[in-house]
Amino acid sequence: MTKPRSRRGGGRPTIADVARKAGVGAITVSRALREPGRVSQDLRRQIQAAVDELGYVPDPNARALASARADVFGVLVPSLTNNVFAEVVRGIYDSLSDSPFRIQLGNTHYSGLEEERLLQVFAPQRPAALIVAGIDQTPLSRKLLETAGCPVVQVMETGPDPVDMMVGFSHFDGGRTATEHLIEKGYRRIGFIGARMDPRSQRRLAGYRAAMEAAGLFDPRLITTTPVPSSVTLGRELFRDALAKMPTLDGVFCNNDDIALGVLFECHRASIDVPKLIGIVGFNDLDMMHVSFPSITSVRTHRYEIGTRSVAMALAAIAGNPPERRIVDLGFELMQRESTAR
Amino acid sequence: MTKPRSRRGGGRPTIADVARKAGVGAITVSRALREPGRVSQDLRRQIQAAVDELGYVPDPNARALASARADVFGVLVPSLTNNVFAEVVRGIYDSLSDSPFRIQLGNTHYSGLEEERLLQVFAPQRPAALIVAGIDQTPLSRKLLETAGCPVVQVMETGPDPVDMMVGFSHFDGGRTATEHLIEKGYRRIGFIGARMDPRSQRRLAGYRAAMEAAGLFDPRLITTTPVPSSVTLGRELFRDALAKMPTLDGVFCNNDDIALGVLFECHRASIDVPKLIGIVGFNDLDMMHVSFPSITSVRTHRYEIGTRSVAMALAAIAGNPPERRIVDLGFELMQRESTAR
DNA sequence: CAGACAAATGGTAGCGCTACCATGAAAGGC
DNA sequence: GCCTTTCATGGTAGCGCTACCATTTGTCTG
Repeated sequence: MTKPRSRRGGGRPTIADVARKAGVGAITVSRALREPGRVSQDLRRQIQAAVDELGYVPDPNARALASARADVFGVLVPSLTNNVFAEVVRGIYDSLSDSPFRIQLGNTHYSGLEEERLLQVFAPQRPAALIVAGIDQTPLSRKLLETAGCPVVQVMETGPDPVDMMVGFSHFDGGRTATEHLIEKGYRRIGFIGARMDPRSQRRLAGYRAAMEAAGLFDPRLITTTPVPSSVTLGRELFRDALAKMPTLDGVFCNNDDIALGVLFECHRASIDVPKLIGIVGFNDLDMMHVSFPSITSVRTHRYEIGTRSVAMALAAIAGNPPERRIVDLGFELMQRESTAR
Repeated sequence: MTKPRSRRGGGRPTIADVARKAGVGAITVSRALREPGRVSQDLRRQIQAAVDELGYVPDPNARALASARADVFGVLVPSLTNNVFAEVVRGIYDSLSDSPFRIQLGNTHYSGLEEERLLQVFAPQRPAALIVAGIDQTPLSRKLLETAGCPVVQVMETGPDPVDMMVGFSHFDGGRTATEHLIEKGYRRIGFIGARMDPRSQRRLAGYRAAMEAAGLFDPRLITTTPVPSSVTLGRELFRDALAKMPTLDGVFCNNDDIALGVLFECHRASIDVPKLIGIVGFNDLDMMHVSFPSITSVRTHRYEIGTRSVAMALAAIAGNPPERRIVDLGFELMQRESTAR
C-alpha cells in the first residue's frame, strides 16, 4: 500500500505530478518548460501554476538521459588559482548564471595527459559545449574535441588551426610589444624572466627574442627561466640569478606580473633604482601593477572578456548561429607606467 | 532495419554491450564496476577485458537517475577570483581528482539570495555532498542544506551550530591576535582597514575591536571600511582616507593582504617609514607578503587544507564513518615580519 | 465545401543504468 | 541426510524525462 512512486529517492514532485495537477499530459508540461511558444497560453499558465505550487524542478539527470544532451558546459583550465584563469572562469560563470546551463570545471594542472583524462570524463556526459584553455592539445585530446559533437572554444590564445572556435590573443605579439617598448625606452641589456614555461609563456619568450634579434640585442644569457610554478617569491629569486649571471642587466621583461612584482621588491631591497637602473615590464596587468611604487608597465590582457566572449560564441553555435569569424582576437594593450619611464 | 539502439545519441557502448561481450548479465557488469568484491575474479577479468575493448564509460546521468544519487560534490563559494577561495577550491579539486566524484562549483557573489538560488539548483541533482563557504546561511539556505540528504561541510569559519560539519578557524581570534601583536609592538593609534565587509571580515573587525578595547585604545574613528570589493588599489585609497581622518595613525590591521599591499605601496609613495612610523599587518599570508620590502606581517590561514580536509570529512561521512569531531578548527599563525618590527 | 495543412496536444517507448527480488549452487549446522 | 545460510549471478521493473509519431482541432486554399 506504499505509494509506488516513493520506491527510491525522495518524494520530490515529478513531471507527472505537475501534469496531473494541471490536467494535461506530461509531454505538454515538458514542452511548456522548454519551448513555451509551442504551448497555448492557457495551458502554459495552468502548468506554471502547478509548477509553482508543487515547487517542481526538473531533474537534470533524467533530462540528460532522455535527450542525450546535458545542459553542461565543460571547462578545462590549467590552474584554478592563477588569477589569469580565475578571471576567465569568472567571465564564463557570469555569462552562464542566468542560463539553464551548468558548468563542469576541470583542472588540468598544465598537463596534457590530465587534459586527456578529463576530456574522457567530460565527453560521456555529452556536454552542450566545451571550453578549453590553450591551443596545444595532444592528438588524442584534439580528436576527443573534434568528435565531441558540440561547439568547442579554445581560449587564451589565437592560432591558425582551431578545432572549432577560438578566443584569445597573440602571446608572441604581446611579448614582442613589451620588449620593443623597453628597447624604445633606451634599455639595451634586457632580460627575460619566466617561470612555469607553458606554451603561452614560450610564445611570449619567442616574441621577446624576435624583438631583441631585430634590434641586434639578443643574447641567450639574458634569458632566465624555470619550469617551477610562478610566484612573487620566485620572481625575486630568478631576478637575483639573472643579475648574478649578467650584472650589466638594465631591463627585464617578466613573463607575468607576479614575477615582475618579485623583481620590483628585490630592486627595493637591493636599492636598485627603477626605472633608472632597471626597467621592468610585466604581463597581464593585474590590479596591483598601477598601484605599486613605482607603478609597473604591463601588457593588459582581456581575461574576463575571453570568458564572456567564448560563452557567447558557444551559445550562438548551440542556437544554430555559428559566428562567421571562428577566430576572435581580443588583442592586448601596453600600459606604460613608471617602471619604464626614464 | 536501423539498429534500434542508435535512435538517439551516438553509438557509444552501453552496459548491455559489455554484458553481451563478456557473456554475463548487465547487472553483473554494473556490480563488477562498483563493488568488485562481490563478483568472482573470473567474471571480473572477463568484464574488464570487454570494458577495455569497447572503451566503455558508464553514463553518469543514467547512473544518477537509476540510483537517485549523483557522484557530484556541490561546492558554493562567494568568489572565484579571490585567492582565498581559489585555494580552498584547489584543495577540493585535488582531493577529488582520483575519485569518481565530479564537482559542481557555484559562485554566490557574496549574496545570500544567490546562494539560495544555487542551492535550489544543486539540490535536485541529489549531490553526494555539499561544501559551502561560511556559516551565515539564510534560513531557507539552511533548510535546503539540512534536507539535502547528504553530508554538508561549512568551510572557512567555525561556529557553534553546524548544519552537519565544519572546517575553518576563528576569524575573530585572527583579528584579535593581529591587533594584539601591533599593540605589543608599541603601536597605539591602530586603524582597521577593510573592504567588502562580508561576515568573516566583520568578525575580524570584532576581534580587532575586542583587542583595542581591552587595551583601552579603541576609537571608532580608527575604523575605515567599504562594501566595495577588495583590491590593492582600494587598499591604497582607504589608507589615504584613514590617514586624512586620523593623521596620528601609527598602525593598521588590514582585513586582507591585498589591502595591506596597497597600504605598503602608499607608504612608499608618501615616504612613510614602515615599520617605524606605521606598522602593517595583513590577513591570509599570500606568497607575496614575505617577499615585499619591507616584508609584511600577516595572519597565515590554511586555505588549501580547509579544502582537502572538508573533502576528507565528506568522504568519510559518505562511507558511513562520520568523523567524531564535527567541528574542525585548523587555526592560524601570526607570521611576524619587518612591517611590524620596530 | 472538400482537401490540404498547420497548430496544439497526447500516448508510447525508450534513454542507460541500478534497486529489488529471485534463483541456483555451494557451504555449513545438527 | 535434510534444512538453513551464504555467495554469486540474473531478471524485471522502473528512475524522470523527452524523441517520435499519432491524433485532434482549427485554418486556409481554390
